[in-house]
Amino acid sequence: MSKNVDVKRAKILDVAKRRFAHFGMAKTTMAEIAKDLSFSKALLYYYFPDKHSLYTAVLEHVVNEMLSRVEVYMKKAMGVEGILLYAVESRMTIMRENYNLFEYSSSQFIQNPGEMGKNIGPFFERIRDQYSRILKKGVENEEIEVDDFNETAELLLFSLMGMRVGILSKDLNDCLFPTPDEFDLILTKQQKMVKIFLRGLRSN
Amino acid sequence: MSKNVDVKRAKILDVAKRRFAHFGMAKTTMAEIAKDLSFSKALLYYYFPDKHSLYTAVLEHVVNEMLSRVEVYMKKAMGVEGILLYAVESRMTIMRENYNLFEYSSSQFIQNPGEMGKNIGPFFERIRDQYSRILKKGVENEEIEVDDFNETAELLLFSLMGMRVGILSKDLNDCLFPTPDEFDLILTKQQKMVKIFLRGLRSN
DNA sequence: AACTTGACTAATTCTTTTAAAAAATCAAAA
DNA sequence: TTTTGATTTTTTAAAAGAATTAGTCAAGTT
Repeated sequence: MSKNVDVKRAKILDVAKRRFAHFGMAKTTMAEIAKDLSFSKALLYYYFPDKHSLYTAVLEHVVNEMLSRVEVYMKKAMGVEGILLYAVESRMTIMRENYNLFEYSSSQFIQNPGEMGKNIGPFFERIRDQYSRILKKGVENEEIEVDDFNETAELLLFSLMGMRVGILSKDLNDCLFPTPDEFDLILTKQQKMVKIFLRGLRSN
Repeated sequence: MSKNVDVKRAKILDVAKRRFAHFGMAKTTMAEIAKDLSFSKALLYYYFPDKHSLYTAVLEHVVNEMLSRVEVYMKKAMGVEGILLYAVESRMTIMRENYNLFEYSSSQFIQNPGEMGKNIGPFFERIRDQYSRILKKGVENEEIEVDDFNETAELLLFSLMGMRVGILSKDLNDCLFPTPDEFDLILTKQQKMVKIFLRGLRSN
């Protein structure tokens, strides 16, 4: 009955995601998740070795969603700018929807980058790789020129991260994660950033 | 003897800067600063209302240094790119020299943005304004086109900040402030970023 | 054999307390 | 006006204990 196992795993993932997204990792206990599902707490540990793994699995699920949306959009073969603007926007939408899910990883990251970084590091890479592929497409369309795809993609990713950090530095809300209001502001800046960045790679 | 007052203020500032730069704000006591100067601790409070004011004054002093170096360089009237690359590099040099001075403001900033932000917020603005002026010069030289100077300068500043944050996220050292080794990496990325960004503003 | 649980242990977080250190004040002197 | 020693007030640090929560396990169910 390997099928049933997958179903249960998915159920757990789903419930956990909801709780993490709403209350955050720290304010969610395994007991609560179990109760939501009418499972015993011990059963959760049958499917996931520990809480962190569960959290990471949820995070991965959401990141997959982020990536695949863009992947689908890319198939429609628009210009690079269109794709990147879409990527930035859909990413922001998902972050807004799963607010506290990401909040935890950001804040934990700062307190203990070494431990947490191992978990979310791969996600960064996957996002960067996607940017890399988008850039490659732009080159194929002869819209832009790029010599090192990975490096340039990383530069783009970092500059976009800067928009977030910059806004948060300025606005001075009491945590390091954006308030819902700030999401729009960040998005706007990121869009502008994308346009300038792409112009900077324009071939001519 | 208003002259003497200024001299003493400067002496305090100098000694405090040294200690802050070396040991950081948290690990420096007013008593130590006083001892270095062979003053009484109470005298420090005659010149500065509290420790925070002293710290801020030191920070301002260093930021002034950063800004004025670039200002001097700007007089030599090179191209925008040259000026920006110089700005980025000299800023990095000063940060490296005054390592723990900035470390404190960064880390405090994250823990309590509201309070600390009021102090370092103005510095951000001044740096942004300088970028703004640099861009203006580029427009006058007909090297680039910019419609909103402040906005574009902010975008540039944020994207450069992103290089720092990005590197730190990747490297996973145990604090959120760069190790000496990372400074070079950040600088390199920032230089590349400046070039792409400026190409993105290029008029043609 | 794969799955599930209640009861148990171990680790972590959350107070509370107390002592030490450092910031900040102040009356008085130079 | 400038300077200080002595004093007070705040912060920080460490320790101890309680409470919550993560994680384990032997035994039971399907």
